[in-house]
Amino acid sequence: MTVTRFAPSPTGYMHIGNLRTALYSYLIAKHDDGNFILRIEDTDRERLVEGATDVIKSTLAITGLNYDEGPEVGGEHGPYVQSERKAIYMEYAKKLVDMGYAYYCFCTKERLEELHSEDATGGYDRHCRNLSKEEIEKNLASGIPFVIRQKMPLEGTTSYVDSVFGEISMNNSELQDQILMKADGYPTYNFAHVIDDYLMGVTHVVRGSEYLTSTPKYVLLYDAFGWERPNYVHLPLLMGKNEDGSVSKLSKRHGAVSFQDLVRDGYLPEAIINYIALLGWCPKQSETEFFTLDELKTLFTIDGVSKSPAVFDFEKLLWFNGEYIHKLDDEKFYELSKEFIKTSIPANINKDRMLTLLKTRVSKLSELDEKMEFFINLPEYEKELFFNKKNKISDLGVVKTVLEAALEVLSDTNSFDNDTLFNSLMPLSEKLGMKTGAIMWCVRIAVSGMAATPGGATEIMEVIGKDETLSRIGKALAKL
RNA sequence: GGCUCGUUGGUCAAGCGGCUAAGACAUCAGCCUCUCACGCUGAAAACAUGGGUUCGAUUCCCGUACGAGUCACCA
Repeated sequence: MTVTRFAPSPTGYMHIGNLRTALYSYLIAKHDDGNFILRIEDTDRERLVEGATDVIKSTLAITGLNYDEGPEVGGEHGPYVQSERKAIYMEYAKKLVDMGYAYYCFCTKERLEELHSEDATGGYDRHCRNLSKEEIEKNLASGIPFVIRQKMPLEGTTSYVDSVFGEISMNNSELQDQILMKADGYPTYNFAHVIDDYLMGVTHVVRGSEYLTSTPKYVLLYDAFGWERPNYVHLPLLMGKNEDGSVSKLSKRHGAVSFQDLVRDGYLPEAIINYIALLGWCPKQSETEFFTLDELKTLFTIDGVSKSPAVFDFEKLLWFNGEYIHKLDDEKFYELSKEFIKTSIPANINKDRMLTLLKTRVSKLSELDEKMEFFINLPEYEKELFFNKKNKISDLGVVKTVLEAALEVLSDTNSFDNDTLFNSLMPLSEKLGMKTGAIMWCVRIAVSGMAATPGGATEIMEVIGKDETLSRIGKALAKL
């Protein structure tokens, strides 16, 4: 059975690149009806962030990436939080020492700092690699702090086959004797994830390509234990565009790059998922780019994953988001809008009608407030706004005639719905010898105070109601 | 700097030895229209570079350039 895992460290927010890793990992498992595991990697005790795990869980819940095993939900391979598995790692580390694949190191941090500053490329000098048994016993007995390091082969090469990048081969001389167990008794990522992936039966290790070159070290660990190596699926990095046109790993300086940021900015989770699914992966053949999570499950295959890094394009995400919003049914849209509308809406406003007009004209929910403002407060505008080339309006006298006629008609109109309004204004066209478009243009400007509006004149009037309509036309007339 | 990986239009990308090199976003133009948006139609726009291999390279191999990642008691 295919088993994958998403193994974030609780840093307090869900980077969009992490979310994509989670997505792909989930899809690989679910494509095969496999298991998806959530594991929290909190071995760095100094960087723990309060409540960070909740952010991870809620993000997965909102996006529908439900895990079969993990903290709270349980499973047969628990616990799923690394800090709760502490004893396990030491046990395996000691086993490695006994087998000769790892060793105790008593070097002080100060000594290591010196090593690094003198020769940045040298790395650890393997000072403790060959300590005598007696010396080790002595140090241990006297309570000198220690770490456990992996004993890398000095010669030869180590290679593995990545499902995306193919064969990766490294000279063993390039591999550092990396630390497996830290002085505080916690394992490093380098060790913990290997042990856990094995113990949890993970068949596909899915992660960002920054691990491509350190994987030989992990592979060596599997080999040392005599465990079968998992499939490695390294994903191309997500990049952000810098102001000078260059690109670099997507980070905060590129804008809102956490899932929460995007949601707060009015992006829909479905749109985000849909967009990032396509960043670095492409379906075999498809006429559309729109996919639900369920569709992705059946479509997703590893051979569709790209090798080259992908630039995160906010423009396209925005487009996707707009498409998702436009397709929302009205009820759902009203519901979602609530959180984003900060302005209080006066009683005269037909809120539902207004939101319906807005629905197809926003690309993200956070645009709502600004776009609805003119319904509530008539903006300041110059009378020149009435001029319009296409409708041949260059004479304010004409505008005045139109508005006076409109005012008269509208005063007698009692049902302020779109159709009625349109039908009562229509006859003015013939009466004044003008095109409908020209009549509507004048009314629309008067009633909105804006050159471009969501909805036409009659739709706007329907939203703001009779009193406000008459008042706005009155104000326009006063301007002329 | 060493090592590893990558390179098709501005961006995401299809292509897996022979094609007028798809499609999407963005851009521009036109249509539709009660302005805008939506929608529709169309346009412009790409195989980093030099060598091979081959009857034939975007596709395979090597070099170069450029870009990225990695070299922690962080993950």
